[in-house]
Amino acid sequence: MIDLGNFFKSAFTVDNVIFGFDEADLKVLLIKRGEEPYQGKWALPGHFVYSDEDLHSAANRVLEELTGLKNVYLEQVKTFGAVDRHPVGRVITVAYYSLIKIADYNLHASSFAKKAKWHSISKVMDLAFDHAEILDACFQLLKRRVRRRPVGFELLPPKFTLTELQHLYEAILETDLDKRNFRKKILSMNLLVDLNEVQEGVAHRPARLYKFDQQKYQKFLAEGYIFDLSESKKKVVKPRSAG
Amino acid sequence: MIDLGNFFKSAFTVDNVIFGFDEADLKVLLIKRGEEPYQGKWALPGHFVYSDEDLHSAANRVLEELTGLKNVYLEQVKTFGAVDRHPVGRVITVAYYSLIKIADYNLHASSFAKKAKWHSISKVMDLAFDHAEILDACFQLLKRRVRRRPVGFELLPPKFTLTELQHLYEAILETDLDKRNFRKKILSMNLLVDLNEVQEGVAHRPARLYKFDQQKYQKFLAEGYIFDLSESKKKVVKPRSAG
DNA sequence: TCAAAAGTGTTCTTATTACACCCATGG
DNA sequence: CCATGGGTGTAATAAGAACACTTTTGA
Repeated sequence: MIDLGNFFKSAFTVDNVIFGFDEADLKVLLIKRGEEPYQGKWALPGHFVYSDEDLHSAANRVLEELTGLKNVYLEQVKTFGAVDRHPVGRVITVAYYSLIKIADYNLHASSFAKKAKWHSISKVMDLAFDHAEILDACFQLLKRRVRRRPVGFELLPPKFTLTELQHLYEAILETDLDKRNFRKKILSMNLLVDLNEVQEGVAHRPARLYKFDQQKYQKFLAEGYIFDLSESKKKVVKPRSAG
Repeated sequence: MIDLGNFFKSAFTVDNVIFGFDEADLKVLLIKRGEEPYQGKWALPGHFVYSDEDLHSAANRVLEELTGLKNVYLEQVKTFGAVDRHPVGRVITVAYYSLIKIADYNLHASSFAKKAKWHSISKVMDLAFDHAEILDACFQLLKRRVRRRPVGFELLPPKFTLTELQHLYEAILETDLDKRNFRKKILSMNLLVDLNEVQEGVAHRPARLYKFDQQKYQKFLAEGYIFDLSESKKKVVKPRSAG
């Protein structure tokens, strides 16, 4: 039997990739570190997990302290445990991502938040620790999720236009979508409610506003329905027989 | 600034769901615990992670000590960190699953292995710790993976028949597949090599043997090809418009 | 009247499903 | 010659992809 005591010398943290969407751009909330290690670098919001706290609660705590938001979409992604990933000791981190409506984000929820800033996902670079790798893993998972589950709506205001929704998908999937096919498909799912309202004060034909019908989705789910929004399998190179 | 020392009092383990396939049955390798806690219960093979060892290495170590196998398909699934999940202290565990060819499994690779036994996935019950939950998460992931990546072949001997392959998919997906459609689809991917050999000693028309062409798959992958074997979306209840 | 984005259908192509009989072997 | 599983094709349906013009508003 091994001496268990030797093993109880490590720590674990949660790191949270908080996604937001604004003006056709997918964004992530980062914090400028005020202390060593990696002082002055941008980092994912994260924290040690308390001894009486489970992982999901810790991720929620980090999220709430930073944004003031509770009951937000939050999902575990992957755990990173390279031996030397943290200079202070053996620290593994459990990565989560969350999806928030960027307008709900309250900048002054805490002092912690004063160093926070939204960054366009495409322009993020040079993060502290292994956070670039963590961000990448979370972004890849988001890309997969958004096709098979209706999580995109978590990033939009309660009322949105179809074009906004399409731009959201385009930002996440990093591709262009065909307007007519996109609308045909999303409307055929019968998960959007036409609010019979239109945009106001826009310098063009105002778009109709929709909301996502969460209740109806839950009902469909229970009946075995699978959300699937899979346009653009990119250039699927069809394998050909070859010697 | 918080006192970091308080956090460096926990431990982490890896637990490995080792899948095998035999006689149309998906199996998982479990160990009968010889000591407390949970003495006498079946558990997933797992171990504490050493201080100089990353998570993937630890999972590989557990796998090799138990089976004697190296370079096996291994993927991280999820981390479980309920506060009271381990009676000895705060221990979070990182779950992995691996896929092995059951014939390669060497029962006497270590003393550790003497208490190991293959269990049909459908008959597993009453595991130690939160291992039932872990097993379930890994099985769910395997179901998803097997549709979108050619990982099933990791569970089959190098030469296999199309019926064996179909039975593997049926066991993992827990569904029946249409023989002609399955063959049409898998062969149209051009990822199988017809070895021009047949079964011997079977009391029926002998089946042709195939192997998976890993090299060709890597080439196709690089060209943007996406493996997709998605027959049976079950009864997809098509949502209908409703008040 | 111009600019800007909203909104709308059809055709073509490809993928998926459903389905039944003959074949090769060992016993 | 029987039992067992191997092996094969076609027709109907559904889903996906490509594509261009008219409408409504504010400035």
